[in-house]
Amino acid sequence: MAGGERRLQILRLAVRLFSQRGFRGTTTKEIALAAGVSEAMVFRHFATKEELYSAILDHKACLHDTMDPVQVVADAIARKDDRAVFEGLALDALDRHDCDPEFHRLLLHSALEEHELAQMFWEKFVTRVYRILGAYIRQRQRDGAMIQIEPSVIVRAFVGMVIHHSLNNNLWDRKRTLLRISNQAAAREFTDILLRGVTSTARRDGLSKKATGKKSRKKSGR
Amino acid sequence: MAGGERRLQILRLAVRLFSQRGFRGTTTKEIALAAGVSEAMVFRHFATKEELYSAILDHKACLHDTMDPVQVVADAIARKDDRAVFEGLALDALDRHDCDPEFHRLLLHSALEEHELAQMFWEKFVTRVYRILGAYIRQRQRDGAMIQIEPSVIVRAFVGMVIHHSLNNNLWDRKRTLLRISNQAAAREFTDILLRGVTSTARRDGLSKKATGKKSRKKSGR
DNA sequence: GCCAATGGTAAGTGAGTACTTACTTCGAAA
DNA sequence: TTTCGAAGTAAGTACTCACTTACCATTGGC
Repeated sequence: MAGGERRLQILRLAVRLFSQRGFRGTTTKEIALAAGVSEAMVFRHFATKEELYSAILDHKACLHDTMDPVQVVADAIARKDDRAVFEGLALDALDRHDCDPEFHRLLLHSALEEHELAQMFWEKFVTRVYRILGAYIRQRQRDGAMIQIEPSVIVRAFVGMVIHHSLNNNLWDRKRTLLRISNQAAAREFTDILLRGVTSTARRDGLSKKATGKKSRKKSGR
Repeated sequence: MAGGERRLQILRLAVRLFSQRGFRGTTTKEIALAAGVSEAMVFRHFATKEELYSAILDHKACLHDTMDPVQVVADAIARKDDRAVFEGLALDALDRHDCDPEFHRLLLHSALEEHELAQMFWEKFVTRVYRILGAYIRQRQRDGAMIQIEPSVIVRAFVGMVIHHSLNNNLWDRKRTLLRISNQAAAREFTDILLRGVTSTARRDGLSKKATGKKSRKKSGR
């Protein structure tokens, strides 16, 4: 097998094992065994275990850089389409977590172990969402479309619903005994709740009608 | 030092270290050193490292059994005081996490490491909240006081806001750069958002007035 | 045929790791 | 005063850890 291939293969297996058992909980021997090579091969491609971890970080970071969640809803923001903004962000996050649950676990492990991946993710990604979504909410409040709640609180509430839902689905309740719902439906419901919760009363009727229309469709769908 | 005391002391230090570094990431030597005794003493009180972990589990479980979050809001449920129910639960959870952040970390570590503590906590605690709060919401929907959204979704949304806020505060953003807010205020805001989001329009006006009243008070307070 | 580069391994190394053994200290009951 | 058990330790044991060394096998260019 060519060098580049092997390197990538080791990396992939390392991601899986690190995400399952954490950095300290995974041995280089296990990684080598999983990749079907000797331990020495792991150290030919990555000088230290730590460097292997950094390589994962870079690999994942560049993957996730290309898919910017804020850009997904950029035009919804421009159109001031509240529903599209929040539902779009939620669905993007939920889908991303679903198709790459390893990354979510890796992040949690690194946060608990206080590795740099966690801090980097926080600074590059989370603060960005808070900044941009916060600014959007502030604008909508000036428009008189949203009630006067500290925008960061609204962001936290919404991000909380979404992330906690993902956390439940792929950490605590993988069999989804407590709540089985599609990502589309979850994104829609969370958005419904949030927007009803923060949209100002003047515009409420319009939203209510819209929501009611959706609701009846939804009910027939179940 | 008497046997019982020392045992408890070792246990406490073990909790701290396990919550910081995880089960695999903590050595028995470190625990012994932190407790100011030799490693052999740790193994006199706890036959294996695993048993030490189980002892923590029991210790924490019995501590948290005595403080039942559902009982905290039992009479609010009986009175059908939505605000008191949700705000009470939120405040209870936030305060509990604040005064015992180690437990939250321990839980996360054990969930990631798939230790039994996580499953036990889930079954004894989380499912209970979903069951009872879900039943309450269902009742309020029958009363015509809440709109027809799957109760589990509402519970997840609310629990999400609260737990995610705690997670932020003592895992990701301990300096609270993104959002600095008291537990009381957080509980109130999250409850505001949720109740506005799920309370049916017929009763909305009453709530809106109440919320508006609160809001003006809040504003002057800032 | 030779050689260097590439892809690979078996068998180490020293520093931990959980856990044990053999021993000491010491306060109080007999 | 003796004795006995509980509190405590220093120095192990057997094993695993991250990481290294020394060596083998294939391959393509000269």
